[in-house]
Amino acid sequence: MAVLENSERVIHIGPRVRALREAMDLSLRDLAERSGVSAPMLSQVERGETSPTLQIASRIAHGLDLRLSQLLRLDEGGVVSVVRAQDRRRGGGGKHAFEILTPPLPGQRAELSRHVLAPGARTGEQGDPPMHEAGAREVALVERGSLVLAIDGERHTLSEGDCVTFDADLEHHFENPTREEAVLLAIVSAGLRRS
Amino acid sequence: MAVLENSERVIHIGPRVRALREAMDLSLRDLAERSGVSAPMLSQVERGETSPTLQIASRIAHGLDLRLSQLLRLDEGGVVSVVRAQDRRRGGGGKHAFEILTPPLPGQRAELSRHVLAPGARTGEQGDPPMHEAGAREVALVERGSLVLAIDGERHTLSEGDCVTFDADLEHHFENPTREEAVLLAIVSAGLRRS
DNA sequence: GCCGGGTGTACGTTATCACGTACACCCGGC
DNA sequence: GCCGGGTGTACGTGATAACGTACACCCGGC
Repeated sequence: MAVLENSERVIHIGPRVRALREAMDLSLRDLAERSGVSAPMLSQVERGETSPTLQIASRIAHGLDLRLSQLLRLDEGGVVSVVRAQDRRRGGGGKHAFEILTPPLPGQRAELSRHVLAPGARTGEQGDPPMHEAGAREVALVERGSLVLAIDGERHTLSEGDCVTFDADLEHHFENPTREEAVLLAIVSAGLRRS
Repeated sequence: MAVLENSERVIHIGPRVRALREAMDLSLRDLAERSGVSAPMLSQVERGETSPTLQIASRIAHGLDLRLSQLLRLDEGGVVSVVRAQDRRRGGGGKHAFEILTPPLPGQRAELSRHVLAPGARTGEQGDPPMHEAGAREVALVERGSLVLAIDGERHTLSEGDCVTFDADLEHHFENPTREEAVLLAIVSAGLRRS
């Protein structure tokens, strides 16, 4: 699988901007009015003669009905990465076992993990993944059984199939108060990477 | 004349950069060396005193092991939101049924959906959710059965438990070439919406 | 107290971004 | 031929981004 490049690749959104502009059937002056960026500037950017400021680039993107991150992504190419079932990173053990399903690439936007909680078990014990950074957001799906989410002083009872969304930097853990094993899928997005 | 106010949203990657840098336990000079951007410049960017060039912003992003488009993604806070199993938004039908498990909130960072494909079925047919916007990223987990992911001219065979990550704005669909029903969990992160 | 070694920030200079104006060019009408 | 009205680009100026240096600050050692 392709590995993310770490090199200082020069960005050249110019051709992309030109293609998008022409696809929308806009002249430089049309886009200038839509974006609030002067036509000569647009021309220079399209030809790669200058590297626009984030402010300017953002205005250009908006003039093309895009967000800047979208415009940039178009030039960053795609990566397809497969993690086979047997290649999962495993952890925990005992009453709480978990597997991380997404690849350990830097810049990974969402980490998907699968947790198996024995009766009476809870997450957040020793050996579990560390608490998430500020700004992270978590989505959890109860795949089997029933669970309790304790978060920020509140307790939410979740049944099989229920899905919950919350800020992952709040103090939280899951408990399995039942006599049956419970399985939980957790998605943490905006995972910040420690060095 | 009067500048259009359609793009008056100011980019403020400063706090984000600072948070990421501190999360990686880097000093300004550390990041300066990793990114090739001078420390004083980094300081100014973090404090929002200047709007960096795309070149500079890209170098900063790379110093943080991110792509620029990832760095630019903006996030909004949120609350705890539970979607009960019986409250899911359903769609599709016939050979391909799906449910969206996450709540339809603005600022939702990751959308989780569950797809059931009958033998011979494929996603991307009429009635399916629309193609994802540029910049979206998708994580898919084969919950049951076996599938083929066709993306960008390539075909990847996925078995039960396999997990795949890719850019969701690439042309893609899933097929079920087997004689058994297959179940797929899909997570689309960074679903950006037009303003 | 006095130091190094670390942090982040203010200063002054150079490079260049971004603007407005003006230009060269290509077409259809007349 | 000569025009407008349209395109995209070169020019010169003011603004500012980006740099290197130097500063003020906080700590742990001694």
